Amino acid sequence: MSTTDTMKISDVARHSGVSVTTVSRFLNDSDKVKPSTRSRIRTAIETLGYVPNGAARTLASSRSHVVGAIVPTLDHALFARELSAIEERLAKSGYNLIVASSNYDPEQENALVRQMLSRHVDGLVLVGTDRKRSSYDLLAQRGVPYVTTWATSKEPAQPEIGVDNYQAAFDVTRYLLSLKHERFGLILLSSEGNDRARARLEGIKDALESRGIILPKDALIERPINYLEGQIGIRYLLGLANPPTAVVCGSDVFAVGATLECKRLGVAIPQELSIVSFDNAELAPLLDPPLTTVDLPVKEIGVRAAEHLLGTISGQTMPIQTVLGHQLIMRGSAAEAAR
Amino acid sequence: MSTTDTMKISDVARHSGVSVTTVSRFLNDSDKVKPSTRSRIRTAIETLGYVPNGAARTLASSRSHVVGAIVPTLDHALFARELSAIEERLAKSGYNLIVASSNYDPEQENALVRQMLSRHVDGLVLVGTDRKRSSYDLLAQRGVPYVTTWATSKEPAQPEIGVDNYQAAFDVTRYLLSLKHERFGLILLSSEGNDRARARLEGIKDALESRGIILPKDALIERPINYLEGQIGIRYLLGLANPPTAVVCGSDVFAVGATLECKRLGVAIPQELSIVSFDNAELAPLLDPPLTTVDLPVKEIGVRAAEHLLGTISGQTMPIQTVLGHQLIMRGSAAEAAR
DNA sequence: CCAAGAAATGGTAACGCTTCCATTTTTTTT
DNA sequence: AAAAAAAATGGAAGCGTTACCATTTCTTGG
Repeated sequence: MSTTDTMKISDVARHSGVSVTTVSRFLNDSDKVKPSTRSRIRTAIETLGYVPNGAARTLASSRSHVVGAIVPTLDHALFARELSAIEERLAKSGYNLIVASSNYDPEQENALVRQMLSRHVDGLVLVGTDRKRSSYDLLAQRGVPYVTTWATSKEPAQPEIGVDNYQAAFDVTRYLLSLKHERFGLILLSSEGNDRARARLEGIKDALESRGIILPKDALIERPINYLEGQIGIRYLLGLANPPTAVVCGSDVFAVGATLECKRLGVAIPQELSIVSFDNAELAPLLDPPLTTVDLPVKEIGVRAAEHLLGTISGQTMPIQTVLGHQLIMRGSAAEAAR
Repeated sequence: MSTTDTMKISDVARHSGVSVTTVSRFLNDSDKVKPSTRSRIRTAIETLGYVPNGAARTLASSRSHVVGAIVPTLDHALFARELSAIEERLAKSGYNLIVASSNYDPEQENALVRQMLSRHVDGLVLVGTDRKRSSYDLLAQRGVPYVTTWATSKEPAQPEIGVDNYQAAFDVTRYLLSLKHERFGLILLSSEGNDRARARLEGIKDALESRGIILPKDALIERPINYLEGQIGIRYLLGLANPPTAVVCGSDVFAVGATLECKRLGVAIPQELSIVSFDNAELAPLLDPPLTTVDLPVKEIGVRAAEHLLGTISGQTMPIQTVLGHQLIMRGSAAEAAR
């Protein structure tokens, strides 16, 4: 791998017989230079194989055209899809995305925020609102635009783009209640440091209480998110002295594991057990029975987050909160409670 | 969002009574400065809230501590997991990852390569070896270290880290052959511009031919990768005049869709139909029957790719090719052909 | 054809850091 | 305690752009 001497803007300038300034102008806002010179510069760039030096541009202009995203994990399809949407939208506007995962650790996230700032990102996408005060302080101090995604609060303290997790959970639980269920089981993500999970738990509990149902301690399990945990979880719930007739999963991932396990166990869904969850993953409609789940606009959250940042960067005033709609997709996994 | 005047290295220098040079030294290789001054500087940085300017560092040192990755899509769990592994490994060494997706378009990929170069990435991870000549040229001309992942060729022209797709496909097909299958169906990814898919198709065909079996034209379908296509694909194959008794899927994604559909159709796996595939996704063992599939070391590919780059960056000579092992995981979805 | 205004272009300090080389301070050796 | 060697530190020139302000060139109306 031999390094050819890298071309700089002055080379292009010389080669096309104009000043450095003009080339720079061409690079940034080409229609400020006369068409004839424009094409001369273009030719020079082509023949020299010139590629602008991003670092120098960033240093001089203090804009990097890079947006950062810090997610809890890259392994969860949910965040991968969100990032995908962000990246795609960003690319359309000539921005790049730099990603990092915090492994659900606020300390690590804080370090990453600092790192992103040092990289001079023009904007930052975060997940949820639960984080160290100092992370917010850093951001505010540097005046870097940022958005939090997924969670939405009653009184947003910073830009939020997400869904009403509480309401979604409330809704789906009411639905189950309307199906005459009385004994519930929950397989959720750990609510510690996870505002989305917490909001959902609240929503479920409140819905239950509205009918005077108190969730038994042992009917709530909080686990890391993967298929296996859904499987293990359902087995545990089914083994309870007084097993639930309806299970709410915090994610389709759990629900898939649970559904497959029920099939194996010979537990009929929805006749003997109703299962509902959140996400509306690609797999949801393909299950047998197809999964009743709350559709969450993953992609749209990503796109909106990107656009919020892009807007803010370009000086527009963007709304402090965007609550996107969720929708209960009734398929076959929930039915009237067996008597 | 108010921007506080951002601290620079000279502020830290002044505040701690040393020269700019010493602070820089501290930042880059702290044990070249005396412990006592070291702590003075540390204090200054803390109290001032100093965060180094990455662009300036990059410009001055021509090293960005950023690695780029260009994948066909971010939506496929496979690449998401690969990126996750890359990011994680990179983070350990203080590097960040900038990601972009080419949407399987060589043109777009070329533009992204150029973009990455302009961002002065210290290394680049690519997927597969099929790409525009000019993309390779750009890379070579700039002398930026890069690795291609997944594919491996007989005579690698550039660093490759991947698996032997041909052999893996050959193996799994032989396995099916040993089970006395004679009528095959394939649900693969489009092999155009996808060397992995192409190698697998070759492997399968060669294995079949070794037994004198020629794959009927209509038994091969190439589709974009998602669950639904697996479902549609299997329905199509089953509807053939002379339906296959064994189906090889290019990815567990197809296999999952196919398996679920068979269940729905009442086609017994593996009694009436054997299904095998590639990936060994998390879901594979949970299916009913559990999926027989070729385990591919996704995470390791990511880690190795990161380490290859890290090594090259630090001046080490790294192997031009790393072929990681695949392994046929025999579970329940393949059995002797029905007679 | 000239003046005035608009459009294009140029010169050159920053931007905040690293790096080369020089200098000072500390430690080790004799 | 002096000399030599090693360790620590400092000064200042870049790194490749952009952005400010100045200058030149082109248009256009009178």
